[in-house]
Amino acid sequence: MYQRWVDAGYFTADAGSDKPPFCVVIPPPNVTGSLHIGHAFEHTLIDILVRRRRMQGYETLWLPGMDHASIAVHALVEKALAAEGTSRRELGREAFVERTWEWKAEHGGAILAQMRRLGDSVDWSRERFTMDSRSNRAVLTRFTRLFDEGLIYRAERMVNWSPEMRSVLSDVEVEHREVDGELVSMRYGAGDDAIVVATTRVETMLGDTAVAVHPEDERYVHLVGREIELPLVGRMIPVVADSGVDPAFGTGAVKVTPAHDPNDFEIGRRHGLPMPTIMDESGRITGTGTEFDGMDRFTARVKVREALAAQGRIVAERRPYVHSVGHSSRGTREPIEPRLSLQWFVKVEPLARVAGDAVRDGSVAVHPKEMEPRWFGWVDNMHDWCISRQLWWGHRIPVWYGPDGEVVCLGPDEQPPAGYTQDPDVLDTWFSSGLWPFSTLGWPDKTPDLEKFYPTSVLVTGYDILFFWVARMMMMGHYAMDGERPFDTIALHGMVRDAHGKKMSKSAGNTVDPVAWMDAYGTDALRFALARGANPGTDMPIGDDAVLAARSFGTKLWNATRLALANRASPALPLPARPTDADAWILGRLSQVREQVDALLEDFQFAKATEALYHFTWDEFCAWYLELAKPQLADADTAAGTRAVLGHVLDALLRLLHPVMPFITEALWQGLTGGESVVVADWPAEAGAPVVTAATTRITALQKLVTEVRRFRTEQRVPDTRRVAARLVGLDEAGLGAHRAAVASLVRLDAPGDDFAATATLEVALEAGTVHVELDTSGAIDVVAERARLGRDLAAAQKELDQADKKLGNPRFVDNAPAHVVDGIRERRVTAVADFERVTARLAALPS
RNA sequence: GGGCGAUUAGCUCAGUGGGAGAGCGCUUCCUUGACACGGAAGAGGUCACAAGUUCAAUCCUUGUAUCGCCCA
Repeated sequence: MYQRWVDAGYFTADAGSDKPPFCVVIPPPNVTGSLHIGHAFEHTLIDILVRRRRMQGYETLWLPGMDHASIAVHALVEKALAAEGTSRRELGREAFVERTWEWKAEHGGAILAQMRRLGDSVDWSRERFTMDSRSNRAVLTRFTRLFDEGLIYRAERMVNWSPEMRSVLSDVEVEHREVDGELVSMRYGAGDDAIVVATTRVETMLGDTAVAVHPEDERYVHLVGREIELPLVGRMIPVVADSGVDPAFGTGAVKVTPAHDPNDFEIGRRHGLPMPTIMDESGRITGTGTEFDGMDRFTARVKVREALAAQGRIVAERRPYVHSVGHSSRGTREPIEPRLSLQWFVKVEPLARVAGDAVRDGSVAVHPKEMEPRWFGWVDNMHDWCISRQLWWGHRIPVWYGPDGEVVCLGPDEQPPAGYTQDPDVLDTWFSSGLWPFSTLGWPDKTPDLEKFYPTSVLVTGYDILFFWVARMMMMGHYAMDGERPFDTIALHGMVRDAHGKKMSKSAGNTVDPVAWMDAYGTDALRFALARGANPGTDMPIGDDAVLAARSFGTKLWNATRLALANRASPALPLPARPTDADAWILGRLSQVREQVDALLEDFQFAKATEALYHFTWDEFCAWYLELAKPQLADADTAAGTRAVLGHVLDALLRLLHPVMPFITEALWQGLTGGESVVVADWPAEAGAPVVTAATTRITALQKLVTEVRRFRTEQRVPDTRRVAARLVGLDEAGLGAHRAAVASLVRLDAPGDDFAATATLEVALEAGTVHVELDTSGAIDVVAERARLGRDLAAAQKELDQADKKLGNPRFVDNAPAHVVDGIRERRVTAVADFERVTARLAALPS
């Protein structure tokens, strides 16, 4: 079915079309990835938006593609190389990159097939990759302009270093986690000059160039300006006064390692301290001239502590000492090392300001609005963005160095002068994904796609990716496209959680496989379950009971359509000139639900829209209309009209459900209508069917009557299957004269015969009158059960009465509350009194 | 430590200044001619706690407790 949609070209966008555009670019999944539940969730939401717009007549483009995921791929390929006993450095740059392309061709993009399975209506003819040649053109163009305008610079800064990758990471790629470490207090200097400092990274003491204290700390005032001896190394280091030191923390004195700690770096700068680097790029101690050189940082941590202990310099040790440590969130998960390093940066301030202003002035909407503070909090306090990576898989930095220190930045199609060498680093993956909304449409060239589809319509993504990706696109988009926003709306969804609302993680073992769910319950069930839980911006718990329930819904829809088809229902038939109450009611409800669903989907309220369709389908269409339709179909006067109404409602319903459950609706819709495909059917528009209030009132009364009779039957233990002779008195007066057959059908009542003898009567108070249902249950009724039933009714009436009396007895309520509220309570009181009296009379009439 | 959010039925979550809702689960009954992935009828909640505003608070304000997320 999916392939037929693709072959028919339903998903292929036409840039030359004069229809209004609707464009979504996919949040490109990593080329290394396969479909996880988060993708399934996100893709379901996007596909709902896209399919609806397509049906609404928009020229719709959902552009697919993947991200080259620089670090993740490195981690994978390097692991494979390690297994072969080699490494990327042994292989060399060119061979490594070649090898990686091979890996991509062979193993990359597993997710693409799974996207087909999920039914994603993407335009495969426009599939892109963040490292394809056109992306590269965009990257070079963008980089060059930023460079020329001074927004890209190279500087030695304190960066987040990943020793395993031997590369820098940006701030957002570091996640802080609480770990059990140690806090070691040690004494520097001797005698009166002794000073105690504490650290969780003892090995860094080898790079200390000062001890800092607060300027007003009386304990250390005499030491400021003096020099003390750094143990093990034997260097003399100054004691400096710095107001950044918290005198209340620890001993009030801190060791200063300017090249390996962000705070210490600042102190070092303020005091002009030397900044020796004591760790190489793989995290080994180097250049200290001590026995520790060559040791791994973690080994050195132990050895240095032992050496200090041997000298009696360890004053205290706390272990475990829980503190927060930055870890790589990319590939390797190891602790990152702050390190002074020469890197390329983007000066984000002017770009971030525009990104913030775009939301502030409303040109880009953040949905849900509650997420805005999160956005502002980030873009208004953004640090410069470190974009260089000491990796090989990625877009290489287009900066060339001349033999005499010249630096040139080259755009696409430009050649470096002879003898120049290119910067070895590649760009952060997010640099190219930041260009995604327009590089995919052909930028920097002025293409028809760009003309037609930019700015894109909606960006659907998780709130967790706001800073990584959305912020980059906003900065790059406004900048590259001369101030034009990359998209109109940012629609944020939450994270998929397990059935108990817990975060999914491999270590917790509570992850779920969407593919397994598709196998077990079907794609539509998975999509329906995901959509049904999708409240804007909030996390969504899901377990297999939810998917199971969704499958049941699909089965229900299937069976309902089967019933309709068996009765030759068709939307091609003309609607009846004189619809029955049931016809008018269901058409009116359809019209209301359609309007509601439309409004909800415009507002990205997937859960509520899906829920509305679920309840309309199950609790109204199936539970009531289909049952009411059965006697109508059996009646020659109403049969034709009923077939038409059934056909119309089902046709509209299937179209409304199609974006959520594309496959089952396609099968059913084609069967019902004989149409080409629901994919390209018109989205249900405002139906002509007016809401007929009188019909609705009568159907509501009918439902109440039926429910009351069923309740009585249940309490009296009359099996549903058993037909009971009954006389309905007062049906005409209650406005239900036309529904005698319907009531009889719904509660399995037979017309009273000659030997009819009522053994029980129940009264059902309806808006227009009270119906007396006289039943021949062939025997004495269960008085105890009946008394209990009436007793509950009485209690309910009593409670209602008490509440009303309490309010109405309060003059301040009567005087101050709005008239309609007071009137409402008065009406409720009248009803309660009537109910109370009626039930009391019934109770009194029961045999004892 | 800072910021944001949450606390409603057994579980997971909607919701509203004036009669407490859904799905799943649970109880009882029913294989009836769309459907047992079904039908019918039910049980179940002092809407975290405490003060305040209001004629009226689950909803607004403040505080407390607990939990979660983001940032440092």
